[in-house]
Amino acid sequence: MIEIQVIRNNGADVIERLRTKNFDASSIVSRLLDVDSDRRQTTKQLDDLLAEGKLLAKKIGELYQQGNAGEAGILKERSALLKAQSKELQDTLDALTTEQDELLVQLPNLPHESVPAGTTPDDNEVVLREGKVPVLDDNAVPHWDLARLYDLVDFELGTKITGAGFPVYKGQGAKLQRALIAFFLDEAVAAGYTEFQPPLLVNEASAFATGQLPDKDGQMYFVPIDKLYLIPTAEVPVTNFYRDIILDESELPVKSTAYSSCFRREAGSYGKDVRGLNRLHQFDKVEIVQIAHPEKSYLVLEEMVSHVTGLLRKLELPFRIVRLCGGDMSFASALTYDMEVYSAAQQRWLEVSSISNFETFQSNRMKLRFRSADGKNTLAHTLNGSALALPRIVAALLENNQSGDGIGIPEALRPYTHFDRITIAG
RNA sequence: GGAGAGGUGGCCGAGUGGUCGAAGGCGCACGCCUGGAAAGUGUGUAUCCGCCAAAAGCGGAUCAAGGGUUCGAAUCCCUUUCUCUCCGCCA
Repeated sequence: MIEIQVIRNNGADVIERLRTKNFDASSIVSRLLDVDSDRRQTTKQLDDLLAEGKLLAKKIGELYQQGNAGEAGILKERSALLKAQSKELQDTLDALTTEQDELLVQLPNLPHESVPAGTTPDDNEVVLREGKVPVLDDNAVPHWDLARLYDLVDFELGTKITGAGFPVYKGQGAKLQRALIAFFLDEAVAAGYTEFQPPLLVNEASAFATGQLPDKDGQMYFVPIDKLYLIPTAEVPVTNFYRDIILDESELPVKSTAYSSCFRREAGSYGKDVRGLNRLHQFDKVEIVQIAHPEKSYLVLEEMVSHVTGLLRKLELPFRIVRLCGGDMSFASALTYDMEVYSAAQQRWLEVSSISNFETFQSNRMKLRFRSADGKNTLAHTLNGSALALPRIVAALLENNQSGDGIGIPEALRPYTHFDRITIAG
C-alpha cells in the first residue's frame, strides 16, 4: 500500500503515475487528502484533551491523598466532561483512520518509470529472446498427449478424486517433478538463498500483507472453519516471515527460497489456456524472495532475472524475457519481468516465472523495516520471483524434446532424474 | 476436545489501582580503565502517531488483541487469541 506521506506530498504525481496502470486515482487521492488532513487535526485535538485529562487525574489523586475529597469532586466533574469529549473525538478519529485505510488499500502500487504504457499482454516489451526453437516432426504432439502416451500424468484420476485442474503425476512424470524441485532448490541455495519449507496455509493477516487480500479474495482457496487460506504461492508465507520485523541494515539483502505446492481457484479461466498442464488449481513451484535496501532493489531485480535466466539455459529451453506493461502488471508490483518458454508443439509462449519488485508496497502493509546506521527505521523493498513454476516447464520439456522413441532429459537434470530419457517402458 | 497455569521492552524478570514506558539483570552501543583483552566502571539502548519547513523540543498511544469498570488500569471485569502443563485423540 502506498504510504500516506507520498500522497500528502505528491498527490498529483501519484495520479499521473497510476495512469500508466490505467487506473484513475483522482477521486481516491482527492478524498485521501481531505481525510488525512481531518485525521491529523482530530488527532491533535484529541491528544490535547487526553493530556489535560492525565493532568487532572494526577491532581485528583493528590487531593485524595491530602483528604480533600471536596476539591477532588469538583475536578471529577471536569474530568467526566473531558472524557465524553474525547470519546467523541476518538470515534471520529477511528472512522477517519478506517476510511483512510480503506482508500489506501484501493490504490495499486506506483509503476516504475521504465514500465511501458499499455493495456494488454500485446503491449508488453520483449527485452530478450534466446534459445533455438526446435523443429518438430509432423507427428509431434502436445504435452497432454505425451503425458498419456508415456503415462506421466493422469488428469482423469485427479478429476475423479478431486476435480479438474488437480493432476496426478505418475512414474517418470512424478520423478521428473521431484527432480525439478531438487534442481531448482539446489540452484537457489548455490546462489545464496536460504531454503525454507513453509506452511501451505496462512492466516488473514499474512494474505493481506503480501497483497492477496483484499484484491484477490476469491482467487484463493479458503478454509472457513479455521479462517485459513491455501497459499497461491510461497511468496506469501516466506515474505510474511518478516512481517513486523526491523532488520539491521547489515542483514540486507535477505535471500530466501522455498518449494511449495500452490493453490489457485483460477475462477474465470477457460479454453486452451487450461488444457493439460497449462493452468492448474494445484501446482508446484520454487520461489525466490529477497528483502532489499531501497537503493539496491532494482539491481536485485536484475540479479533475480539473471538467476532464472540461468535456470532456463541449463534446461536448454528457448525463452524470452518480457517487461510487463502497466495494464498487465499486478496490483502490488512496481516492475515485473515475465519469463516465458516456448512450447513447441502448442506453438505458444508459456509464462513460467514472474519476477517483481514491490518496492515498499508490501513492506508498508507488513511493517517490514530496517534500521540504518543513523538509527532511522525505513521500509525495506521486497521482491520475489518463480524459480521456477513446474507445470509449464514440464510441458515445454516434454514437447520440445520429444522424438519418435522417447523424450530427452536435459543434461543438467539427469543427476536428479537418474534417467536420460522418458520412454514407454519407463 | 477436557482441566489448569500463563502472555510485561532484543532476552530474562519485578510490578495487583495512582506520579510506571515500566525496577533489576543480561545483551548491545559508545566512553573510561588496559600494552591488548577480560574484569571493573560511566552513559545510552522500543515502536507508532501528531504539532513543527525540518532538527531540537513538546504532546498522545502502546505491558498478547479488543471491549468495559474507574477521576486514574500493566494491575480489576468480559471476550478473543496464543503459549505451557496434565488428560484424551492421533500421522
